[in-house]
Amino acid sequence: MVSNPHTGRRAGQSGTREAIATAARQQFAARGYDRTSVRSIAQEAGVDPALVSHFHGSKVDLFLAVTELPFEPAEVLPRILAGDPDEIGTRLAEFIVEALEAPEGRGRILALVRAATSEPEAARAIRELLTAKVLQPLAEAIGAGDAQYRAGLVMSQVVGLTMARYVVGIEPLASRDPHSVVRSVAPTLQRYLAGPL
Amino acid sequence: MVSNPHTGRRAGQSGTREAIATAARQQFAARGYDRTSVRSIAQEAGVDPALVSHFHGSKVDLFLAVTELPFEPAEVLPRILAGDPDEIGTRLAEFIVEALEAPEGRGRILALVRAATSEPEAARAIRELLTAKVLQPLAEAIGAGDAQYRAGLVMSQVVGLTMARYVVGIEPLASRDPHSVVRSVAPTLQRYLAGPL
DNA sequence: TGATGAATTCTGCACCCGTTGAATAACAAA
DNA sequence: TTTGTTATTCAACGGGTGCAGAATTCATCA
Repeated sequence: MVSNPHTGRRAGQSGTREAIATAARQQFAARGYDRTSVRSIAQEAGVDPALVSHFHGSKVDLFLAVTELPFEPAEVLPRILAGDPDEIGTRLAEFIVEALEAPEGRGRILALVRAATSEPEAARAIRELLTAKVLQPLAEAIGAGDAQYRAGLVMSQVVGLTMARYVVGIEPLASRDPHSVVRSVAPTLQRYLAGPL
Repeated sequence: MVSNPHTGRRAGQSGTREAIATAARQQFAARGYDRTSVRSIAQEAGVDPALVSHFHGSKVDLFLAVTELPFEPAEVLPRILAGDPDEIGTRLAEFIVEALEAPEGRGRILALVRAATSEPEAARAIRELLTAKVLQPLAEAIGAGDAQYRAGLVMSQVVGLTMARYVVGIEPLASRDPHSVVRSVAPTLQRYLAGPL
């Protein structure tokens, strides 16, 4: 005799853990940390809210587990840094804008930006992630004494572009074709990386 | 006979309305829109939460009423635009960095940035405020055909600097002296305003 | 003086939040 | 087969949220 047909473990593999992570990524990116609730993540994953805690611990834990850069710096950076040194800014700008145009990349970046402005612990985690995986290697590649400072300036323009074009949606910057945005921003990055300050 | 000594109107002028507005500005800037509660605003103003609705309507209404630019564009822009055209970038950078270094200006700007990333209605309001009061005049002063686009690029670097230096706190950008930050950023603004794109 | 309106507090409603604990069912290992 | 581990649901707790309504007191003006 089955007393309750709803509770209890399902047969077979369910992939619930990943479903929760995917829904979490989606919602953190779309709404930001505060406006994403554990309950709504569970709903999108088609799952009971208690499973979120069960698999991923607290909400902050889940966020940190799910927060990743939209690319693998160790793969990408060498490709950008190699080749004509005068074109590094262009290659960097191209890569960034491409990443922002692809829905998945944009989502991840927006999640980072949104979280950094609301949840202090997230801001700390993001700062450390960026410093270790992007700014530090970038600075080493530049080699100059003030390389870390330069890397920070680069980051400031990248973040600002993200905000202005994709979050606030300032026109006509928001609807300009990607290529002309690259051309506009590339010299800035080039100067921050290798030009006079 | 007084039945309840706490309720009822106080004698004299209380300045409650302004106290609420001030506390709201403070908290929206420090914690962002979502993490600021009507109740905490009331507490900081030393006042009952119901007075917030009473004077300023809903929470969004209050935010919009309290949200202002940290300067008067009509006053400031002419001062920046006048003089040597090759130094506009420097004057603009100086003004921005100065505004960000002063606690009150920084607070207001942070409030704008934080709200823009969390509350969509605020993002819309901010976009319109910026467009009407800053970007439009700036574009007219530039005069070129793509002036609005140029103004957007300027805004992107300004916002990015705010995020990187004051919100996320990327080092050593965050602790560099204001003057050297001005020197680093000025050429970027200058090119966005008047240089080749 | 009397009447109207504004300022103030209290109470409470309806809802959402993150998290926990117990109960149940399937799987894995013995 | 028994035993323990894991996946799952349900129910609930304690707390926070924005906001509306009633009651009370002061101010203002006829």
